[in-house]
Amino acid sequence: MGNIKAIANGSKKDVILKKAAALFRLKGFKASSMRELALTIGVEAPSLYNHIVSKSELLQHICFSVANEFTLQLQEVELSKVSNTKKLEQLIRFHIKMMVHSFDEVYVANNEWKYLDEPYLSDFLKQRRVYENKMVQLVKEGILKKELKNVHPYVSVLTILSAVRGVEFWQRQKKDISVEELENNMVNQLLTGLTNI
Amino acid sequence: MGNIKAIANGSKKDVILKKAAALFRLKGFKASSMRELALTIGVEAPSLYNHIVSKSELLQHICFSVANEFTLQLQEVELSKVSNTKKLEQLIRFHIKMMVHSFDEVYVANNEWKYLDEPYLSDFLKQRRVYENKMVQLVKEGILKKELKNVHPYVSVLTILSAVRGVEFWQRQKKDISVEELENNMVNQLLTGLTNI
DNA sequence: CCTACCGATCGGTAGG
DNA sequence: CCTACCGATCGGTAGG
Repeated sequence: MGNIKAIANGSKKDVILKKAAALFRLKGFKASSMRELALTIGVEAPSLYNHIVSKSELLQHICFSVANEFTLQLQEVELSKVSNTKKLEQLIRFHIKMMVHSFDEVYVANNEWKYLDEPYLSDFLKQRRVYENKMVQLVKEGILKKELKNVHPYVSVLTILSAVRGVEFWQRQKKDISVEELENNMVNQLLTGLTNI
Repeated sequence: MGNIKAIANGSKKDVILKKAAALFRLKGFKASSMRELALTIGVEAPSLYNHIVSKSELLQHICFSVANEFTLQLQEVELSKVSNTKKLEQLIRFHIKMMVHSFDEVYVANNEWKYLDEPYLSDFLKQRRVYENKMVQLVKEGILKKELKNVHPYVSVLTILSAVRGVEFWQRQKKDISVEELENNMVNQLLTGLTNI
């Protein structure tokens, strides 16, 4: 009983966070009102503030929980004993899985971060820059090892990170293809290209 | 004199549209106020309405002028007598050029279209769907002609269209690489891949 | 958890 | 082009 209550108390904020991510994704942060959010949860707007501090707090929580998941995964990949090509493949697959399984949250982190207040905005951008730089390093090493072509590392990382965001559109439309097949196709195009040489 | 006045009159709305695109890109449509837009132009907010009908009209104008440019270019590419691979390459290069030379407008069309009112919203989405479908057709034909690998055409188009949006980030950061080099790198990765086989 | 309510800001209009 | 202003809506608080 005590346990259940504890879980229930703990999960009320989680419910708000989940619904907030869905609403922010659908309408955008600025166009989402707390009254509308309250409506989807089934309470009046002021009642939300028994569980949360502010609308901004919701955005902060969503953005940083996503950023932290990506950062953690990158650290894990960096430590694994595989080729740099394989590391990039693992990252691509992880990005796609995240887009599929935490669509609302990842979308919000990707598209609504600019509405973060300081100092969160700067922290978020810094964390993203570190992430990009580490990926650039993976590409640079891959080039040195002759695994990868002599590409511009930053442009290559940009291309990969943008391409995986395409899953945003797939999410909303076609489901005639499995996540596995989606991953394989995207990995193949990004790593080995589209043409028959 | 008459001419100059006519041009000045005609271009006042153009100035508003240009400043609106920049503001909407920076802050997002919903977070951009007409008072702020007026400030960047040097008039009071109500004065804007001597030149425009509404805030929505600005968004409509930006989104559809971008959409129409892309649609026109696609029609031109479809008619050209080159391989399907070359057609895709031309489209990729065009997308990148548009991102570079009309950054604010393309960004707004890509990210703020959801705030269009009906029936413009439906029209815009339909135009985008037609565009995607025609690109899918180019990929399908390329596969039949054995130019392209046996990929999932829709995923491939998704990957291309998302990847070129990566120029959004390049725009804001690094300028240590020319547009030409950026195009070449992106075209190469998308068409021939990143790895040495 | 609710009702009642606040100051701020919004897009846009009236009238000159 | 301006000043003055309107009704609607916002995030959030007070108080119970």
